[in-house]
Order: sequence, then C-alpha cells, then structure tokens
Amino acid sequence: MKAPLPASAEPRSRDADRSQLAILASARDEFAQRGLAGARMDSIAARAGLNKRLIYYYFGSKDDLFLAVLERTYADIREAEQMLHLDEIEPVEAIRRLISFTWHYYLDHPEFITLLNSENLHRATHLKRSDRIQEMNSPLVQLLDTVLERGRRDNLFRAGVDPVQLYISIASLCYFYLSNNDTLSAVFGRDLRAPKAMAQRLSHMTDLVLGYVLR
Amino acid sequence: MKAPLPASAEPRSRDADRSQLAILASARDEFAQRGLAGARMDSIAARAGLNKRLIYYYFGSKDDLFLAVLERTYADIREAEQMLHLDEIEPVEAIRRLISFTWHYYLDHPEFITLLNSENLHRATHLKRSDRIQEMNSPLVQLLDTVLERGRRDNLFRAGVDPVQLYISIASLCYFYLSNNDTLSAVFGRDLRAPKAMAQRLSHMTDLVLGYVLR
Amino acid sequence: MKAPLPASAEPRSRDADRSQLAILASARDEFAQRGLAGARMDSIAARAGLNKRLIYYYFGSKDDLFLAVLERTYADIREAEQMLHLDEIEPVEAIRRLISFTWHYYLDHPEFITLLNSENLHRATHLKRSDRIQEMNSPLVQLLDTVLERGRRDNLFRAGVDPVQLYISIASLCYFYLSNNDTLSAVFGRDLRAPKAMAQRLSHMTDLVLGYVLR
Amino acid sequence: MKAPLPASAEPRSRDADRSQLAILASARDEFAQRGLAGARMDSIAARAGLNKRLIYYYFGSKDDLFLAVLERTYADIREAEQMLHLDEIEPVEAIRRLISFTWHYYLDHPEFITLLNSENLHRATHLKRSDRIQEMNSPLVQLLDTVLERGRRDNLFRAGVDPVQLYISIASLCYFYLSNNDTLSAVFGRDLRAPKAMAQRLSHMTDLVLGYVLR
DNA sequence: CATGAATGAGGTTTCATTCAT
DNA sequence: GATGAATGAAACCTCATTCAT
Repeated sequence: MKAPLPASAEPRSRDADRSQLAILASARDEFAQRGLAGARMDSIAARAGLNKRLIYYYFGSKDDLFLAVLERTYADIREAEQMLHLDEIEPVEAIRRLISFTWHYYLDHPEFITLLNSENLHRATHLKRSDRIQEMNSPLVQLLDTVLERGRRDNLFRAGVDPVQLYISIASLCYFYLSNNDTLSAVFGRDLRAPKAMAQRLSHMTDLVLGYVLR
Repeated sequence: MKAPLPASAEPRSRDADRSQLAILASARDEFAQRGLAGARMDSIAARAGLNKRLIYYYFGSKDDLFLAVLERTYADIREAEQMLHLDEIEPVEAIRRLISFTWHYYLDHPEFITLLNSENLHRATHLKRSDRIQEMNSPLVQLLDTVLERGRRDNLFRAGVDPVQLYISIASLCYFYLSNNDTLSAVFGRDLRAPKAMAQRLSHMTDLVLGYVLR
Repeated sequence: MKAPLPASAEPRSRDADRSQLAILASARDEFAQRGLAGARMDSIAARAGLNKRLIYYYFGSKDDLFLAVLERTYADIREAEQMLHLDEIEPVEAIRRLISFTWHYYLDHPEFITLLNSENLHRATHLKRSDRIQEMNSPLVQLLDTVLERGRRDNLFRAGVDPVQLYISIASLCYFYLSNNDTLSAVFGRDLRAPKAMAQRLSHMTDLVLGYVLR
Repeated sequence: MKAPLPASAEPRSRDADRSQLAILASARDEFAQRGLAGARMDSIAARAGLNKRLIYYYFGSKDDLFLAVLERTYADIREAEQMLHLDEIEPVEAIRRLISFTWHYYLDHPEFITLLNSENLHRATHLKRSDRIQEMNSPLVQLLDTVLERGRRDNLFRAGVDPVQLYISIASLCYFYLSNNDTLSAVFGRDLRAPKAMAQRLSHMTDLVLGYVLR
C-alpha cells in the first residue's frame, strides 16, 4: 500500500522525480495519519528525508500539496479499477467481484479513507480547484450499469436499479465499517477488526446487495 | 439541529451551568466545522461569548473538551433513539422507521458525522478514555434483533440476519452519502444534495434493505 | 518542621486565625519547593484547603504573602536560638553547640534555605520592606562575642576573632553543604546525604572552626 | 564577567554558531537574574537580538536551554581552574591561592551562584540528565589532596584532612557570603559589600582555613 | 538541485487577580 | 468569613513559510 509511487511523465532529472515522489508519498502518509490541519510540513520533510524548502519548491504550499496527494490518490484507485473487467464476467459474479474489490481496496489503502474524510471536512474545496477533476469519475458506474442491464435481461436482477445509487451503496457499506471501525469497536466493546468479524462483514455485505438485486 | 444546547447568554452570567453548556455548544460547532486539530480555542471562546480561560477552568484541555463534546453527542443521539419505539410497530414499518430516523438524524445533526470522523482519525483515543463509554452503546441493536425475530416469525423476513451487521449497514448507507457528499458531488459532477437526489437516496436505501430482509 | 504554626496575638476568631496559619504554612511549603516565581497561588490555596480568594483577603498579594512567610521564618529560627543558652556553658562547648544547632536547624528546616535563596535572588527586596526587620537580627552574634571573649580570657582562644565573621562562617559551612547538596552529589558522583557523609561533615566543620579559634 | 561569550551581533547574521552563543549568553544572564521559573523566553530572545523561535530551533525547550547554560557555566569554571597550577607552588601559598581564586571567581561570576541555586531548587534534575556530568567534577579536589599531602610531609599541615571536605568548606565560605549578601546586609543592617567588609571577609576566610590546616 | 537559518503570526495553556454573592 | 465564577495579560511553544547561499 505504500509501494513506491510510479514515475510521472517526462523525466527531467532522476533526482528531481525521485524527490517529488518521496514528498508525495510521505505527504500522503502524514495527511492520512493526522488530517490536513494536523499534518506538519516538518514531518513530511523528515519522512521524505528531504529539506522542507524543497516541498515549497515543488508544490508551492501545504494546500497545494494536499491537492496533489488527493489527485494521486484518485488516480491510484482508478488505475486499480482497470483490472476488474466487470464486463467480461457474468452479472452475479460481477457484483460479488465489485464488492470484494471495494472492500479490499479500502482495506489495503487506509489512507484513501482518511484523505477523503479530510477533504470532505473541507467541503471538497481542494478537489473543486483541481484541473483533473473529470478524470476522477469512476468508469465503474458505467460498467455497473451494463452489468445490471445484463442481469435484468437474463431475468436474474430486478429492474429499476440506479447504478449510481448502487455504486454509492457498495462504497458506503465498505467504507463506513472501516472508517468508523475504532469508534464502533469502542462503543460495541468488541474488536470489529478481528479476522472473523471481517469475514462476516464481507459476507453480510454481499448477501445484502445480492438479496436486493436478485429477483 | 443545534437545539439541545441553549445559545450563549449575556456575559457575566455567573451561571456555571449555563457557561458550561455554552462552551460545549460552541465547541461542538467548532470541532465539527474544523476538526480537532483545526479547531481554535479562541474561536470556541468567542462563539460562546466567554473568556477563553473559562474553558480550561471547566474542561481542562482541548482534548478533554473534545471528549466532553463527544460524550454529549452520543448522549444526544441515544436520547433521540428513545422516541423510536420500534417494538410497538410491525416489523416492516419498524425497518422503514429505523432507516428514516437514521437518515434524518444525520441530516439534522451534521456535526455528528464530522465529530465521529475526527475521533476515528484519532483512533478513538478519546472515547477509550471515557468513563461513560458503556452508556454509548445503542439500545437499537437489541430492539432491531427483536424486530427481525418478529419478522421472521411472521414468515416475512429471511432468517439468519445479524442485527449488529444490519444496524451498521443502515448507518453506513446514510452516513457515507452525507459525510462524503461534497467529494461525491464534485467527482460525479452533480449535486447530490438536491432535494430530488436526497429523496431518491432515501428511497433506494429503503428498497435495498427491505429487498434484503424480506423473503 | 511542618508543625502547626503557633497562634498569633489577639484572637478575633478561631477560624480566622486557623485559616491564616493554614495559608502561611502552605505558602511556606510551596515557596520553599518552587521558589517565588515558581509558586502557584492555586497550589497554596489547595494545600491549605481554602479558597484562593481568602489569601488575597488576608495577605493582599503574592509578594506580601511571601514577605509574611519570610518574617515568620526568621521569627521561628530566632525563637529556636533562644534555647541555646550559650552564655551558660564553657566556651569550647558553646562553639560546638552553636555549630551543631546551626547544622541541625538547617537540616530540620530545609524551607529556611530555599526561602532565603529566593529572597536573595530578589536582592532582599521583600525584607527591606519589612517593618520587623530589626527583630531579625540574631542575638547569637552578641552571645558569640562573649563566648569568644571568655575563651580568650581563659587563654584558650586566639585573639582578634570577629564574631560576625565567625557567625557567618559557621552558617556558611552548614548552609552551603545542604543548599547545594544535590548539585554537589551529582557532580561528585556520590551521595552527600548518606548518614556517614553527614556525620563526617559535622565532624569536619567542628574541627575546622575549633582548629581556628583554639590557640 | 560575561567575557567568554561574544555579545550578540547584527540580526540576519546567518551564523549558526554566533546565534547559539548569543542565545546562551543572554539565557545565562536572564536565568541568573530571575531564576528558571522567573526567566522569560521573550527576554532571552530580545537580549540576544534574535527571534524567539530560534531558541527552540537550537535548544528545544526552556529546560533544555537551562541545562545548556549550566553545562557551559561548569565548563567555564573548570577552564578557569586550569590556570591555578596549585601543584607548582608551596603548600601554604597554594591554600591561599585556592581561597583567593574561589572568592574572586564567584565575585566576578555572580551568575554562577544564582544558576546553581536555581538548579538546587530543582533538585539537580537538569544536571542529572546531562551527558557531560562527569566532565564537571573539579580537578581541584585531586590537586588539593596533593597540596595537603605535601604540607603534611613538610610537617606544616595537620594530618587527616579530607580534601573533599576542605574543598567544599572553602567553597562554602566564599559562596554563602556572596549568595546571601543581600539578606545578611539587610538583617545585620550594614553593607557587607563595602570594600572594607569584602577585604575583611577574604582575610577572615584565609585565617580560618590556615588556622585549621597548619599544625 | 538542495539546504540550514531565520521569522511573524498565532497556537494552547497558565497566572495572579478580581467580581459577585 | 468565605467561595465559585470570571478575566486580561502574558507565558511557553508551534507553524507554515521565506531568506540567503
């Protein structure tokens, strides 16, 4: 999950690229762990093993850096989604795969959740400023639409299911359980992160969604 | 939405209770708007119309104040839940009412969402320190269990539904849509807060859950 | 050493006297432990088990309270000195007794040392303001003079010993060892508070002074 | 007396060493004048002509700065002691020189006394944390031992004199008179700082110590 | 490309003291 | 006589950012 970030476009200098990537990676971790206000530019520099001044040289400001991290975060998940190939498998299996993918992606990328929470606390002000905002729209919604359509045509799925709503619901089910795990565990007095609890959750979510879409 | 706590009064009130409540109310708003790290003690004092020193006099520190706000936040929702009386209505209606309540409570109490997000960013460290943590457990889980049981006995509901999982799922569906509304709206390029979208969401969530629990 | 302070002159109210004494005692301990700047009015009130406002009622301000503590501290040692009766014993024994008394008084009253250090840090500004400053002059200097005179007349002691200088020297030897005990122990790497070290110190001081005054 | 550390320079010096020395020098003066609790970081920065933030940049905290000042204070006196060469002169003269040096060092370095008093008020907690504590042990104790041994071999000095005790006693006699000068002057009602009084004191101390060590 | 030095503004917290009863 | 409530000033310390090399 904290694998080296892939290199960007045209390389000017190996060192420059490496430095920028190191900053992005350490910024992602720091913002994810402490939130935007809680993150420290000093910590980001220290984590990256680079001078603080360099962050400003490459990214301009804390907020701009945060946006850069967000953009990369979205790029990463969109890239991972490319591997799903929901259009190549049968509808029920496609639904299962989408739930499983969403679940495991959030699980493997906890920074995704806390970064989005931070951005939502800020009313998406950074994202709205982004030039690449249209690239962030998931192609999965479109794909899910065709999956639902195929399922319905096969008389398996119910009609009238909105793919956007379903996509959001699947995200909801996975996201909330993980994002609120600590408070839920504290309040319920049990460890919702235990392997058994995790398996039960995935199973429940799948039952819930399939119970709904299947006729 | 900020009803339970009375607004701050004229200064020099010499009314300890009123001062504490005013601080709690303004702290709740400030923490909710800016997060724990982003909140400013100065702003909290100003919002409450009281001297900053008084916050420390009554609450000790920023973290202790945050915990006090969390405790009250949980107390508020638990109190609201008392009104639901899920045990007095028929199972399908009870499910509908639970979803509707959850949805509208989050809608009317946006601070609930951001406060919990802040606490989860901090791995529930404040809550774990609370003496009243056991009081935060929702009685709804127990009630939901009896609802499911009644539904099953009437041959309406499927068997084997875990009330904890279902309770979390209903919370998930409502919470995520609202908590991530800004980023979702930005990325999808449409206003998910529009009245029509909101109505569709409530309808979808109800269909989803009922589609699952009904045989 | 922290024995209840003796009651003052005309009693108005038992409670009033008791409160004032409690404040003085707790102030003495707080000032002694933390110095004037380091002492906290809150702590003094808490130690005394009384309301902070009462301190101002009785003593006016932190500095005035400090002076009150100093005055009492001097009064205490002057009172203890009354018991010495140096004029009733033979000269050599009188010298021994004076050294021993000084040593043990400082030992039993560590607050004496730190309070005086605090006042010296402040260039004796409080004492100079005191009305009772003349009462603080030790009668021992006068007594020591007669002791030295008797010793010289008996042909035991050398002539020309200034009683003020000797009085200060005896105080020096006892005071410094105790006041600087912690830094000395740290630097020398040995525990100068150990019983054996303490006994050796008293013995050395006695030898030093007697070695000087005896012909 | 404040010689060793160069005075602060023009701002924007961009000279790390000079800045650190300027901070140390001004911190030494501020701590010496007001004690640890009474010292103000603002004053230290102002005295040094540097930004307050820089103090934290270089020294971390008020307590760490205080320790740095203490370490330098000890280093300074140890360095001065190097010049004494007690092993190169005859025993009686060596004793005289040691007393005179101690007296004049304290006289020229009043900060030495108040800094040590502050550290003793804090039970040597800073020193105990120091890595360089062993460097603070005075080589004079060892030298004094050989002086005493030589004097005894020449049949001049008495036997059985503990060099540690004597070293401490000499320090006591000089230190206390100066450290407690203000309260003593106030109580005795005479100016113990007057040149004549100062000369008498040095003379008395020398007589006292020599009267003891000489057979 | 890279960095150590430096800073102004502002952060949380503390303090002696006063107010109102 | 006694107290809880309240405060303005200032304390220590932190932060994002810029300077100078």
